[in-house]
Amino acid sequence: MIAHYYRMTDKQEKILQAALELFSNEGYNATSTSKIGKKAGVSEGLIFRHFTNKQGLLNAIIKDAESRIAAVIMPIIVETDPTTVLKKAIELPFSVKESEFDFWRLQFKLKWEVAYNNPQKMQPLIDKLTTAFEALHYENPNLEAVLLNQIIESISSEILKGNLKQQEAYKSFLLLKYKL
Amino acid sequence: MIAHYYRMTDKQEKILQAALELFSNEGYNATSTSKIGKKAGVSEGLIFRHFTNKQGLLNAIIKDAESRIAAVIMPIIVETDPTTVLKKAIELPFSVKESEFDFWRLQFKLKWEVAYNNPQKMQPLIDKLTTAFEALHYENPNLEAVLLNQIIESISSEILKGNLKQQEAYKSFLLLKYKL
DNA sequence: GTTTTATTAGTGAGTACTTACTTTTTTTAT
DNA sequence: ATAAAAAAAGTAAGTACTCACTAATAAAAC
Repeated sequence: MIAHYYRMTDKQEKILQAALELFSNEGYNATSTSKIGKKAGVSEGLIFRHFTNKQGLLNAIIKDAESRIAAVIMPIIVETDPTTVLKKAIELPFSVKESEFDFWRLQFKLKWEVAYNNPQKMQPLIDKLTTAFEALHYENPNLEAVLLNQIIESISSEILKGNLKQQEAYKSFLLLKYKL
Repeated sequence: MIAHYYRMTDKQEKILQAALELFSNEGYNATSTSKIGKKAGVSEGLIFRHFTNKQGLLNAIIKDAESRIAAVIMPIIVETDPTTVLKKAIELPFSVKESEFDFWRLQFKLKWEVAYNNPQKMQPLIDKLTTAFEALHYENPNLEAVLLNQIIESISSEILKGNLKQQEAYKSFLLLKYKL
């Protein structure tokens, strides 16, 4: 499901939902607008009435993504205790709901598929992690933050691709490594 | 440049090279066979004579990739000293030559673009890392190996996308973290 | 509070063009 | 002269997108 600022009609939502599923599973370039129309149960032309062109449809999804990512990161940003910051950050990828897999998988796909100027949506998280590592007197807080962010992202992508076995063990292992 | 077991004509090599560059930069689905033909300076039809279909062209590239990946991993596999194993593994992503970026970028792209049954090309490396961590008496050698492999892969992808600043500092930081 | 008028939502066939792939013709090597 | 390699020409299905039009909804006028 996709949240929006202005009111959307049923069919607009159906289009966005169908596009999200298809883009996420087949890829942006491999998904034709006619396929989206069919999946949404809507005439192909309506896609263009509402979203101008195929890229516009993708933009609508991306715009929504920004607020969703911000929402997920927020509980970490507002946390004041540094160990809790790290704990919450590590737990992040393990807490993604399966019903949202399509959405998140698309985010990772887009990093490679389109020249997707993704200028550090995760930067606020990295900054927060840096501060936390500083507070805990790590020797190189910034590089620690970059590393942990990378670990979080790669765990996420493994989970989304269904490749990560023994998730619980891995989570405990990481928490232990950071003494949490 | 692409190495092969059986003899290839000039034009076959040109086709493979052009396909590699285009697939790597634009993506598989976004690259048409006519574009490949033009870039290779060859008629489009010749692609089909030599590689059957577009997928066959990709398969040729993938097959070559397997031996290239094996070749890169080999020096680590044959290493006997566990600390040197870890050291070489960490240094791996930082030693990729820019002339080979297209090749490696395609590997990462394919993981997301096509349903690319990539059943653990890195498994031999993970196994070797596990053995090394065992020898060094780490508490959880297997999870350590999985983690380090993830770190290596995500560093590689950041470098290939041109996103990793301060590479030297990051490398030292990692070596230090593993006491190497 | 109806009726008129404008606005928006939605359709489905049609546009020019591109796609992966095939067939036919020409060039090159032996 | 024959066979392989390459180019050129061709095809049918698919592509993103437009167009003329209708159905539903909201705003304005009486």
